[in-house]
Amino acid sequence: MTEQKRWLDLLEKNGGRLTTPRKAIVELLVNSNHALGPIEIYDLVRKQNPKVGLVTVYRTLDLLAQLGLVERIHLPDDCHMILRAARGHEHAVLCTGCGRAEYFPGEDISDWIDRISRESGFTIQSHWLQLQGLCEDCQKLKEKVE
Amino acid sequence: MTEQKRWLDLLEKNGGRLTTPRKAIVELLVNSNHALGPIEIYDLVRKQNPKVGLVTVYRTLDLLAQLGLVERIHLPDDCHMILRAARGHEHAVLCTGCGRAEYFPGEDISDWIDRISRESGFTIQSHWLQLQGLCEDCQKLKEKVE
DNA sequence: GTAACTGCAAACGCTTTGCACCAAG
DNA sequence: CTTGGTGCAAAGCGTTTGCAGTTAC
Repeated sequence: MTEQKRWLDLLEKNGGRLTTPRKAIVELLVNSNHALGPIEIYDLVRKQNPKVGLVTVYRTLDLLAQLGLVERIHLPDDCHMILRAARGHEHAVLCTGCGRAEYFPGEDISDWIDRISRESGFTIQSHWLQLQGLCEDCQKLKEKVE
Repeated sequence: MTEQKRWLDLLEKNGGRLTTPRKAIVELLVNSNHALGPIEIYDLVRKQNPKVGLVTVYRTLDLLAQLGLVERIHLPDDCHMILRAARGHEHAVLCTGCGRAEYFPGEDISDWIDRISRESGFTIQSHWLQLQGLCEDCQKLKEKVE
């Protein structure tokens, strides 16, 4: 079963209808390796389906986030970027130049979290570990400009 | 030298004037252990100085962020929360109940970052490591409600 | 005195809501 | 056929900008 089919099945199982806009947005996001903003998603989807409205993009993104298929990523300047969700204990590496995203298996930091929890008295619910940098393409681009 | 004096000196050295609104905002933030939003800061400052405008709060926060005295923190729902900046290699633990923030000395994850950098081809510029949970007070509050 | 800073009001851009129409099942 | 989904327009909200008046130095 392709990942795309998994998304559509999950959507249908949760009482959703497989409409044209939804299928188009899923197709765009399921194999994307870029963090995209709502407007970017809107523009990209409209290249194939010019009728799709921005509101539907927002509503579909909410839906996909609720199903855990998509994550809201924060960058220093852009909040609310959308990226296919991590599977298991992956952590994101994001390109500050072009938004390109890669996931990497996460180091086990549970010992450290236990220590912090003990020392601070906090009950830890979740953690964010995210790296920012430049992907190979944006490094080359930068060298050319300089 | 108090931390507050250090902030005001740094502000002055960079060509800024020590105005009433700026001093009030610095006084509020320098020893706060809560992540605060702009409107919260505005409300708190106005309790002592009712004349201060929201625009000045925004502009002062920009200034303090540029000087590295303050950091913009992201939470799952609230972006652009303001917190006194980490000193050295600290990482934040944030309470999802009340916004309370603590800093903890960061584990050395440079080996791991090197590995990711090699494997992905990314040049890593920075990383975010942030824990979310409930502080002791909010845990007690939660127990009472349940 | 003069340049930096302030506060107000208006502009702005992203996101959400209300509602009549449409299409998936 | 039914009801969930859509697109449009308008409202909402946080943030930024323009500008005349004010204050620090």
